[in-house]
Amino acid sequence: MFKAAKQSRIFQDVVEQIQETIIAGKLKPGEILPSERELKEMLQVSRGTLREALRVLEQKGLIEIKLGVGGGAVVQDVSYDQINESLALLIRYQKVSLRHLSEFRVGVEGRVSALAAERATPADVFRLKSLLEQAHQFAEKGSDFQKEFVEVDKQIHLALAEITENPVYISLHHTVHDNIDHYYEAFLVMKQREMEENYTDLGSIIDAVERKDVDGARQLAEAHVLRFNHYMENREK
Amino acid sequence: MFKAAKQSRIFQDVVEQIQETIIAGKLKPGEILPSERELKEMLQVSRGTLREALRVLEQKGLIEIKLGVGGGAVVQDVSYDQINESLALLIRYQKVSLRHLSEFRVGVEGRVSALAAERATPADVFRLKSLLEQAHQFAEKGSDFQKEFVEVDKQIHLALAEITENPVYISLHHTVHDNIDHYYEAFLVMKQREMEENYTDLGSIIDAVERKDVDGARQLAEAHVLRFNHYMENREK
DNA sequence: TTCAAAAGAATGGTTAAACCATTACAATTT
DNA sequence: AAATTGTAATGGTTTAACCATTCTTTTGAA
Repeated sequence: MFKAAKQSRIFQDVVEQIQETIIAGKLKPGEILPSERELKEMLQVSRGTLREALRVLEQKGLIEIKLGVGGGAVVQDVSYDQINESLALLIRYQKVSLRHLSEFRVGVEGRVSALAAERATPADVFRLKSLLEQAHQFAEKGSDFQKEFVEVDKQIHLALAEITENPVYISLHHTVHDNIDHYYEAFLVMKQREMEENYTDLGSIIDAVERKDVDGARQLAEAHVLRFNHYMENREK
Repeated sequence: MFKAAKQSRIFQDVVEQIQETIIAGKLKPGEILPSERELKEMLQVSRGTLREALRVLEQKGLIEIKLGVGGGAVVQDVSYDQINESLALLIRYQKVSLRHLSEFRVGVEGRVSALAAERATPADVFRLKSLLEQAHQFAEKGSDFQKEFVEVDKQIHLALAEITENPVYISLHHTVHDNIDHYYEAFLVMKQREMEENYTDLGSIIDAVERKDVDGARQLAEAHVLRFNHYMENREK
């Protein structure tokens, strides 16, 4: 009927108090918590216990601890960093492979492009086209500029995610790429022809977005990411 | 040219040593680490420093600490729990709203159903149909059984995710629902007619999966989740 | 003989005081 | 004015002791 009233873990209570204060907005990003010696007095706990609580909050990404005079626990803005780290752990545990993540990316990019086609304003299309022009230039310069080309490719996908105005997709873009780029850098090799193929892909997607062709944007984006994945798989052999 | 040699944080070194040991598989889920007093000798650190390291590992979800004789740090299997917690934090920070999450779910369920249509074996279809039959029975019994109906609905979506054999989708199913069900329980009210509509939806999706109608499965699943979302939005007013 | 209660032991949880290492800032010297 | 040095505040670490929880063993009464 009832569950244990208290795990007799004082530091958890401290974690919750500080976390709630931060989430309630009483402590804003950039602000500094009182020093450990002050906090332990305020909370009536020992310094060791307080430090365990701060360690947990740091791990959650809610604070960052700086050394020296004027240092202390600085409140952080929430970000996707923690989700990234958790996902990276899953990958390192080999519960998730590159193939799984790439396949997931196909679906996400397809959906993002479809939503972008629904919602893009003329200003959004303009921004996409100027990124596309950059991609064009790197593609023309050949495989010495592969790194730059891939970077612009990434920015275009991020721009599409931003057009959806859904933070889930924006965070996810960062999360997926933080965990997938490592492989790209190690294994991906594109010749000029492949870069130009990709440039054409991107142009078609952006065209579809401009025409508000929801279904076309989705299919083109899926095919584009699939092609990217195939480059990778061929290089892994 | 060089980066700081050491962040002078001994506990981080301890965290890494233990984490690597776990990830390398030298410590398997269920096994218990040596006691704090033994570990501090092995690692040549103080107990306080060791405890800060254990706190971090606990927060990462790699260990769980049990009290009393025979207690200690039990190695955990990795799970989506940490990702869930990070996402829940983003939601509490109001960086992500229910609307954002629901919209994301539309895309995910669509893609999952499409992949399931590609990959479902006859055994998979059989399992889906038996879950569907359960849904049918709860739908017939009326709104007293809404909770049970929603539960079966959830199991069907999970089954579809499992058919993809992609752990990203399986984890994501749990992550999304852990963060969305709370709203369902608070705001979702379905009359018998709405339950039957949903039952019909689910039947159509499973039909499409059986026919390997990839595009149909996607569209039906998207529409199904959208309808679910609309029930919610209407109740929030 | 059985079994419940009590004692014992091992473990994590907490406290306290002291010292070290890093850093920002002020004071001093060049 | 610039460079150096000193100072103080902050987090990082150590140590030793005690408390609280939980499993195991022993004890003692029915």
